[in-house]
This record gives sequence, structure tokens and C-alpha cells, in this order.
Amino acid sequence: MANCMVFNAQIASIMEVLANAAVAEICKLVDDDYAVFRLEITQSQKENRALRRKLQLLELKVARERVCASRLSSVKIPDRYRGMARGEGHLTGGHRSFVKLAGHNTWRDDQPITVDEGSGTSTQHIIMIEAAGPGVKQERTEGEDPRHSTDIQTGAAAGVVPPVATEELSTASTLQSRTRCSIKEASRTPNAILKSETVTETQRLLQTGSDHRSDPERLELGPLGCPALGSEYLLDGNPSPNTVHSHRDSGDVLETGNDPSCSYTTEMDPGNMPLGLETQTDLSRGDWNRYSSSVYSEGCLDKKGEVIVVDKVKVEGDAPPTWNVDETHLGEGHSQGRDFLDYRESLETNTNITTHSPLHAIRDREPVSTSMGPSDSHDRVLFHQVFNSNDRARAQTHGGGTTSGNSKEKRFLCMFCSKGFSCPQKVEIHQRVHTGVKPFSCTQCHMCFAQACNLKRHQRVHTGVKPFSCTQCHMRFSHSSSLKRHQTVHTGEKSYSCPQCEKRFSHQHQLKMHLKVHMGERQFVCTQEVLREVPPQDTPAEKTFHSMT
DNA sequence: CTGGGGAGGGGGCCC
DNA sequence: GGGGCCCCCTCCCCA
Repeated sequence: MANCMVFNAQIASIMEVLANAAVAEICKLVDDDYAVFRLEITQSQKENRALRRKLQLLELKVARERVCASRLSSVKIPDRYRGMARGEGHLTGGHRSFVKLAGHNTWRDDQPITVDEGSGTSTQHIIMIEAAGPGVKQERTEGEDPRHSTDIQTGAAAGVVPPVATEELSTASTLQSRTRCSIKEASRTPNAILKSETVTETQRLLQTGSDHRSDPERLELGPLGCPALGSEYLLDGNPSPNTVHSHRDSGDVLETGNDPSCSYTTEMDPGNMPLGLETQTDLSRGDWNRYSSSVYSEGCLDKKGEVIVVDKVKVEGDAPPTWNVDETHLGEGHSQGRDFLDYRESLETNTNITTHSPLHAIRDREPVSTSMGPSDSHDRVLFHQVFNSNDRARAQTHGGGTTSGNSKEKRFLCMFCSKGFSCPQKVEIHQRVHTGVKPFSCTQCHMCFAQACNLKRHQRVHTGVKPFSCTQCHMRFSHSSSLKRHQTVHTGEKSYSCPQCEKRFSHQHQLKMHLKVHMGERQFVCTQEVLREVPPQDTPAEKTFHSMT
């Protein structure tokens, strides 16, 4: 009996121990789960805070817009900042952007913010500016929160919504505080960021689809919430700048509606240009004429009562109407030049433009009278591009920079890729790379050309004329460069050298073929390395090549 | 190697 | 003299 009781006591103690162990185990699990759960709660709370900040910013932004709408005023932006801040044209309209200062940010880079503006939503991208970088200059203005003073000087009112989402955002005065931000190589990849900005802006244009003229931001507010780096290019409030939109009444300009897939992003992207344009215009119907007119010669036709008979404009693609020219039709340049002049004129007729460009002299001319109707996203974006290029040109002019460092100033920039050229004709010719317009067609074959001289050269194929003859042999060439290249046969010149070995070649193609040998050998040896575990140091291309040869 | 197109730059001419 | 326009040259590339 006593034993039984002892046994029971032992069992009880054991069970107690087991129970305690089980409880401890359970408690441990609960604690772990609780910790995880608490962590999740903490994260959620952080997210909620961030979202609240965004919401607050957006609300304040709307308030700021309303405030700014009532005090629209022309703000002169230092030209030298335009090109930069406009980000090669892609920051324009970037009032949708916020500048997020490094160190103050609570958002992720490039974090989109969806804004409900009543007429639609838009995605905004936060531009991260490395405020502490050596290339960043802090500039302060009166009443300015130093934290808001990034490197982009816009000198405009209606400042940036401090991206830091600080509490002082709650006051309108803060919102209107002048913010000077100037981007100087602030971003490591400005183009990418700026392009994304353009994308979102153009998308917004499309999505809202409303009359943006009444949008004060378009008038005054520039990128980064700063006033209007590119605001002048907008026609808002300016009755005269008929300019680039003379064809907008065509009705079929763009039926993008709210479809972001028809975004001008594609259009803006040189690489995708043809596709993007096809989404906007029916090339097969010759709408390219309209496009190209709107780009190059906006308004000039209406104004002057002229009709540039774009008899045939051949565009890469199907059913290309062709602007037939023969070698005597090289007067195309006249119309080209006039068109471009008018195109520039149309830009300059915008009285909101503050410019010191020499082109500005044209401004005094009779304003172009066109049938520009209510705002149109397509036209607006086109004008956006056009003016940006022009403005960037001015920025380059005043900034002293040239696109490729040539001695001659390249004030005329391609609206698609911002490449600079010394004269408008060259820009127009260059832009055919993007537009695919080839106005010069051969009368004897289907070939079309973007440059008259190329057509002229091509026609030697038909005529058999070979004006370039070798002085050392009987060879004749239709290409001057072909002759030059041929003469390396006689001179023995081998200007193409292999970077991986000592071999030299007289023709580039030979070098390319040779390099393929290198590549092939390298791959071969890599394979051998895998199979034989060849030490890596034994496999430089040169050694490999030499050993194999 | 040659043929030939794409594209940019230079220079002359004209206004 | 300066700027715009136009043609030619040249380089690059591909077939």
C-alpha cells in the first residue's frame, strides 16, 4: 500500500513535470508566434504610417494646386537649369514628382503613388536625389526649409511637397515655400528616372484627358513640384500658341482615351518610336503627314495659306505614300527649312516662353494662326517634346554644353533623343531616324531615303556612274568611301587591329570575323575548363588563341 | 573585298 | 558678319 502511494506520488510528480514541460513548450511557441505577430503588426503600422503620409501629401498637394491656381504668375526660370531639370526633356510636367531627399526618405526609390484626381488616376514616381553627394549644391532661399533645398534650382514658387512627409506639411505656407532644387548629376541614372517621369506624366495626360489648360500645375509647376521648368512650353492660357497643334482637329489624332497602353511613352522612346506612332496615327492612311507636319511645320500652312504638297511621303511600313523626288527635286530643303522655321516659330510664339535664344527674335513675327482647338493630349505631348527640345537647346546654349563637343554650337535638339545639331535641317533629317519618314524615293526602284544625297548616291546604281576611280588600278566605285576603302589594298594599310592579339586587318569585316575566332576559342576553352578543371589563369583569350593557333 | 544604305559633319552659297 | 540652307564627304555597317 505504501509502495502504491509512493508510486502514485512519483507518477504525479512525473506528470507534473511533463505538464510543466508541455506548458513551457506551449508558452514558448506562443511567445515565438507572438513575436512574429508583433513584428508583423509593427511592420503594418509602419506601412500604415507611410500610407498616411502619402495621403497627407496628396491632400496637401491638391490644396497647393488650388492655391497656386489663384496666383498664377510667370516665373522666369534660369535657362541654365532648364535643360538639367527638365531632364533632357523628361522632367517636364514633372510637377507630379516629388523630391525625396536621401536621409529623409521613408519611401522606397521610385515608389509610385496613385493619385486620384477625379478624372483619373496617375502614377507618380518619387525621384531620389542624393542630396549629400559632392555634386549637390545646397542653395537656400528665404523662408526655405533647408531640407527642401536640393540641387535643382527652379526658382519658382509653389514649391515642392516635402517628400520627407514631415509634419510641417500640414500648413499651406510650407507647401508654398520656395524650394530650390537643382539637379546636378544628382542621380546616377537620371535618364532612366527622367524617362519614367515622362512616362507617368504622359500617361497622366492621357488618362485625365481633360483640358489641362486649367491645370495650374501645367502652367506654373514644374518638376519636383517646383514651378514649371517646362511650363512655358505649355500653351495653357496662351491663346496664340497655335503652334504645334494645328492638326488637332482632325479627329483621329489619338483615340487613346484612358488607355495607358496607348501611352506616349512608346512615342517618346526613340527605339520604339515607329510602333508608338502607329498606335497614334494610321500611317497607312498617310496620317504621318499630319504628324510630321505637326512636328515640323506646325501652323505654317494655315498661317501662310500655303499648302506644302506632301505629294507622297514614304514612311517605313506598309502602303507608304511616297514623296517622289528625283535628283532635281532637291528643293525639298526649302520646304524643310521653312517648315522647321515655322516649327521653331511656333515654339517661340508662346509668349510665356522666357528665352534668350536667338530664335526668340522670331517671336515678334505674326503669330501663327492655326486651328488649335481644345487641349489634346497628343498635341500637348508633341508640343511638350518640341518645346523641351527647344528649351533644352537654350539650356545648352546658356549652359555652355554641347551634345557632342563640336566646335559649332548644337542648339537644335532632336525632340526624340535630345541629340544636338548645329542647324534645324540637320535636326529634321536626324529625326527621320525616329519617324521613319523617307521623303526621297527613287524613280526607278522602290527605294526611299531620308536624305537627298543618299538618293542621289543611290541613283548611281541605276545609272552605272562610278565617279570614283582608283589611281592605281582600273577599279571604279560609285562610293567615295568604297574607293577609299579599296585603296587600302594598294597601300597595305591595316587600320583594324585585334584588341586581343597582334593581328591587323585592312577591313573591319575581317577583324570581326577574326574576333569570332577569339570568341569561339574562348568558349571552347571554357568548356574544357569545366571538363578538365583547367585553372582559370591558364585561359586568357590571348593565350588560348595563340595556343590554339 | 565590294556594293550599297544609314547617318552625321563640314563647308560653300545665299539672304 | 551671321545664320540658314543645301550639297558633299565621310564613317559605319551589313550583305
